[in-house]
Amino acid sequence: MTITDVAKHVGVSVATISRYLSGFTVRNEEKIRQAISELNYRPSAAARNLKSGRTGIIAIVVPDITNPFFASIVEGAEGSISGDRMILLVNSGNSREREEKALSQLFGRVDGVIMAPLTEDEQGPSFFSQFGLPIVFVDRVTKDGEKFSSVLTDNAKGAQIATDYLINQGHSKIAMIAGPLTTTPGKKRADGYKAALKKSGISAIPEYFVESDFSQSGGYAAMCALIDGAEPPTAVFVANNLMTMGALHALRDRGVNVPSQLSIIGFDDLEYAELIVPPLTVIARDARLQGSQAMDLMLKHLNNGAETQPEHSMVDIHLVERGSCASPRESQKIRFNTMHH
Amino acid sequence: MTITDVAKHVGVSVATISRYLSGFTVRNEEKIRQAISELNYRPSAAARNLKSGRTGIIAIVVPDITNPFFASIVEGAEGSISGDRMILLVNSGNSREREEKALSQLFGRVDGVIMAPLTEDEQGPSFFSQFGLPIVFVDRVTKDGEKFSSVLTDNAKGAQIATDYLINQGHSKIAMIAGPLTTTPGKKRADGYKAALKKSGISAIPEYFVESDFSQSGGYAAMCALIDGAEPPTAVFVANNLMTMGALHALRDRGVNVPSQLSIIGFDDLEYAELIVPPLTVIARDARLQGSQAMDLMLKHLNNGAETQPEHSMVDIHLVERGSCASPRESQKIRFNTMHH
DNA sequence: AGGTTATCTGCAATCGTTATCAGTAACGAT
DNA sequence: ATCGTTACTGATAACGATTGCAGATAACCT
Repeated sequence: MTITDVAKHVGVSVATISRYLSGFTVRNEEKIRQAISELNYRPSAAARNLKSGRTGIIAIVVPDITNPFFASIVEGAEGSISGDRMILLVNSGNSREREEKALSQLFGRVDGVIMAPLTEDEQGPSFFSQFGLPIVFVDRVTKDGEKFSSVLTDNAKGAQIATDYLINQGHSKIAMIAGPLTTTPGKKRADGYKAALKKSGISAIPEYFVESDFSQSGGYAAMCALIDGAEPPTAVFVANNLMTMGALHALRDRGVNVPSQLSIIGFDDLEYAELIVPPLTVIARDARLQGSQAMDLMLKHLNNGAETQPEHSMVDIHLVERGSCASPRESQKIRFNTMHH
Repeated sequence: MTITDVAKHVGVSVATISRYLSGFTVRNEEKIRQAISELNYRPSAAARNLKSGRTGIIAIVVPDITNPFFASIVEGAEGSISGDRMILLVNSGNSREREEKALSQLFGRVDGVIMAPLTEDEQGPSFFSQFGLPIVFVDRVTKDGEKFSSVLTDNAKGAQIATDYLINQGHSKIAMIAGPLTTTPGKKRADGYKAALKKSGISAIPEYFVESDFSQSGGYAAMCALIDGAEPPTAVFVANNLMTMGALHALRDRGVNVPSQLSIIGFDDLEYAELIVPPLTVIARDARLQGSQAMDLMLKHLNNGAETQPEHSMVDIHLVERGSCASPRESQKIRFNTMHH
């Protein structure tokens, strides 16, 4: 079932079949069509790739596909993919080792890479650009990120909005459960939190700043540490959706009431944020849009060739006010550990 | 930067370089290593594919990657993938058209296909087996599914457990929000529900059976229809996680209290099921396990060749009892529509 | 019919790698 | 010194498609 078989079957040369397949007008069109369906012929993608140097495949590298945020990014990218291109998903599972191994295998299999790198200090991207593979960053960048196209959000601004919101409600004991400071969002959101405190003249207490790992279990542990501290905070800003979920689990297990005893605001919305009680207040942005913009940028690079200038896009970020924050009250002075069940 | 360049640079034949790359001992090992890193040489995946006929890529086709259930399946499959193979994700977005188009492009790009087909009556699978591509079904099968390996759950049993649970609590006005009956899970779960009712001598009322589409908005609409009916049910079994979420939104918007006014039980667990109030009771199974088993089966097929017999695996399904179900009470007789806000 | 274009066709080279096969060098044993 | 064995090497033919080139066929015009 190769092009040669079809050619023999019809009685023409392979070149003619090839030309028919690429849309040129040929004499025995009807006979060729018949032969193809009769022999169940499918052109070999491998041979085409070798000849053309293009694969029609775009890789998307994400840290964790079970995080709805990244799933939405993938969905958004899928949505604005063009023509007959496909997506190769690489899920590093938050493992640097797996990410690197996968990246090294990508070369030659894909035409471009859309990625949310695990940390800022990796050489993967320059590795690719060395070989002329276009890269687009989503959500996160590496330290040489300016040289490549990217679709980001203003993480620092989002964190400031969140922190200001808590401050305006009268809080001063405001803690943060941060992500890894080696990642773009981890770092910037921490910066935004600190900047907001400073601007309002609130001194940052080290005990109120817990660096965690963007995972649900990490958020759980971090929240436990905070409420077990000598002087628990009255409000907590959590730096991502998974940690927020973990933190909420911790509060539930410890019997801490939200928002009367503790206010909580998350980063990145969740489909079910309205269903939990009280409905969760968050800083949100459109993940799907980020994905589709990243894909658009990638297609631009692919179509315009290697000379295309890198573009940097920002998607809007805003507060979604629901019910998980309230002004601090006397009742919060009750020590949390008296409420353990 | 081809193997020929490296050969020239070292002063040996391409065959030697190729042998070095495949792990044979060669004389100028050190010089070759140097040349490779100096020239930044990477073997061309395309050429290798063409020569070997294998791509090292396994496709996973799912209806909706933003559904946490499918995201977990992908994660599970990723986890037990072997060696240097990679995953090509196809997200059909519940569109039959996109699924078919993607499938037709898969041939020649991948060594095998793990898929959760959109509907039971499609010819995609036989299409592949025609070309000798191994297939493994996850979660769903097509009508000729017995001929291919699969990893499923006993959907009917799960639905029966759910329905029996409601019956045992004293309910008799038990509604179901079902998925599309053209899908495996949609059909089987509906069957299980009906079988359970019959076994207990409860006659199935058409108004209590709403066929929907496995989406959140579908669940919302279906629940609205149920509670707006002449005689609303006292308990509802919802056939999947997304519809359950939609149904809960509807109940919240209408001010219907769970479980005092209405009991609800879902199919497939949600990470946040414990966080909503009351915590959601569900029928659950291990999605990650389903994914990893599917990948294991695929690898078996890939390693043992085309003669491998299809295997059918079932993963356990069970009730996770939380707080969203209770026995019916008098208060439920209050007409729901008096409670609109 | 003859001449001139306009279309279409087949040959063969090419993409980068691996497999085959014949061949050479090194070495110890006789 | 010869032979046999082992260990490596190089030339070359695939894998299946695309494409430039030159030649063949058809179409058109006078």
